[in-house]
Amino acid sequence: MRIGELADRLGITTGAIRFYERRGLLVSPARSGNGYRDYGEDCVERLRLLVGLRHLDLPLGQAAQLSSLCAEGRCDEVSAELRAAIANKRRELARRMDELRYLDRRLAHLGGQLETGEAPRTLITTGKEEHG
Amino acid sequence: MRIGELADRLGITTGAIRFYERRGLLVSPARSGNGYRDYGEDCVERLRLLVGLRHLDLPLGQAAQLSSLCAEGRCDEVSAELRAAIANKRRELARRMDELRYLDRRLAHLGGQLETGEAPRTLITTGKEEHG
DNA sequence: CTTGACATTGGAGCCACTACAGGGTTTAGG
DNA sequence: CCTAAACCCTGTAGTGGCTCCAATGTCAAG
Repeated sequence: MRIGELADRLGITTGAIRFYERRGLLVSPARSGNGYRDYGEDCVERLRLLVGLRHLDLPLGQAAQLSSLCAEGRCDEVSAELRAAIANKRRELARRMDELRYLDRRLAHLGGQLETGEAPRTLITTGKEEHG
Repeated sequence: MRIGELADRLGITTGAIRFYERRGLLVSPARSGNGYRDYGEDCVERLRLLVGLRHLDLPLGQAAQLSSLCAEGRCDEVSAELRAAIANKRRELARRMDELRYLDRRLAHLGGQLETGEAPRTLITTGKEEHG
């Protein structure tokens, strides 16, 4: 498949894919006669892992290393540093859930109206502070 | 309180706070005689909302607008655009949960080692893929 | 009166893209 | 065959949101 299709299937841009490649994080794909990049099905799964790790905000380099090793079934070679990073990200995500609950309370009426698309009416009376 | 304490209580850096201020997203705080920024208790809650919205990856400008309006109890003035943005972010977060479950499967055995903090066996190769 | 932790400013640097310029290729329709 | 749109290529510049740094000031403790 060509780069556009790959990008679509992953929900990222062609620019991002080329950027990863320039950085040497992706194996350069074959080129068809016209010079277009030509990807196989396996690239989808491999990149999906990378994309997922990036959504956890793992730094690009680490995400790429990890997804590359995993794609080759060589997870035993993943460094302690990398494994620690993941463990951290998982805890961070848990913390974010809590934070989201806090936001839920503060944005409760906004949120409700968001679902229905109605105009807001209620006032919040917390932390009233006038500037000046 | 001074900027360092405020930053600590929010889990962000003093640099971030000054950056927000330079951008005009925060009301400039009073200064004590020595020129140090001097914040009141109310700033903590107000900024906590901003920080939370940023963790949802709401663009800084929107996060600031929203938290500022909410802090003043003027949620009725929140624009439709902004409300749509939040609704989107909430859905996005739900999608990320799904993605996390996918990652869970792919990283399952890594996860096991993460808990125990076991040592890796080999060095990582430079990501060159080879099937042979 | 020095040491160290904190504060100030302005500016440079960084990460991960994103947008754009200036081109080439493919494909659908006329 | 011609054209237009939709795709692709390379390279470079720009962006958002900080982060780090230098040079300097302030203040409490020893």
